[in-house]
Amino acid sequence: MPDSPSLAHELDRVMRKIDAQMHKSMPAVDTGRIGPMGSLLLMQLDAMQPCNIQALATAMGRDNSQLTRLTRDLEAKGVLKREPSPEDRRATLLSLTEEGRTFLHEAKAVLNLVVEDVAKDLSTKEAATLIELLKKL
Amino acid sequence: MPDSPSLAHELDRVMRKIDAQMHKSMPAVDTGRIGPMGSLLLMQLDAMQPCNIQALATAMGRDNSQLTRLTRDLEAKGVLKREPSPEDRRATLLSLTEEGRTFLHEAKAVLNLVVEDVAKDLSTKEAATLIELLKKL
DNA sequence: GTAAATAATGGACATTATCCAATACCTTGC
DNA sequence: GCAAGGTATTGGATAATGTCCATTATTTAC
Repeated sequence: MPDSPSLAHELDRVMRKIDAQMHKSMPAVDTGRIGPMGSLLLMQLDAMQPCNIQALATAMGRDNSQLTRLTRDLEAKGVLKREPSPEDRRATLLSLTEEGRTFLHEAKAVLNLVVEDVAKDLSTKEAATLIELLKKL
Repeated sequence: MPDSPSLAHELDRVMRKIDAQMHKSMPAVDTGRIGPMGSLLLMQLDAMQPCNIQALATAMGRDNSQLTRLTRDLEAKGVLKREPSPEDRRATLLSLTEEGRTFLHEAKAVLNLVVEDVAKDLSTKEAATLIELLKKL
């Protein structure tokens, strides 16, 4: 095994770089104050919807109660809908609203630009390899 | 370019996975309540010492005032030393104490285990490739 | 020497994370 | 059907981390 901590450090560094860039770029889109965490959640939801909070929290590696509050806020902001699941009435089913999809569309465009800029020194093939490797972790 | 957001998501996912594991594993070492952020800082400092707060903050992509407070706490906990720089009396020079080095030694061992576990599905070569690619970002 | 730039700090606040207890509901075994 | 135990969500409380801005003490450039 090569130097393991350096893997962790590189990951952290890259994440923070993307974070910082997003922080600068999002205000253009983020008029409704969705916030970085909210954006992340919506993107994840987009890939899983409809799903309950539990599933989303697990997929994002976050705490349930954190997502409860966050989804409540996001519902108030009109980007997602929460409704009791017909199958399991304990669960609340989440889905994007039209407004949420519109926001996502713009947010993803920004993320694309940021990530492409961060990854500008990688060839197409290298970028693909990187994603492949990360998926194995 | 392949799907850029997926790169960001994979990075986030992996980081959180490591984070969660560290969170479980650190208490064994972290008796002095250094915390994840403190550990990160000490590791970075280990690679740069002696250096001032500014340099460290830049390298870690964090806010100055954040590191000011954090280093003050860490000094109180005895793992690092802060002293006015002789060259530039505005700057405070940071360096690890013996106690800090001891802590680091253990912390790195834990991080090693965690990262190696997370990366267990990667061959040695793949792991090296992954680090190489990340360094390009 | 004066003016701009820089390093650190402290105040104030926002966001995100963690843990736990309570509630409502589901499911299983009987 | 009913009790026992498990699951999904929620709310409370608190900690950790991040952001922004003004101030102070220096240094550097002119």
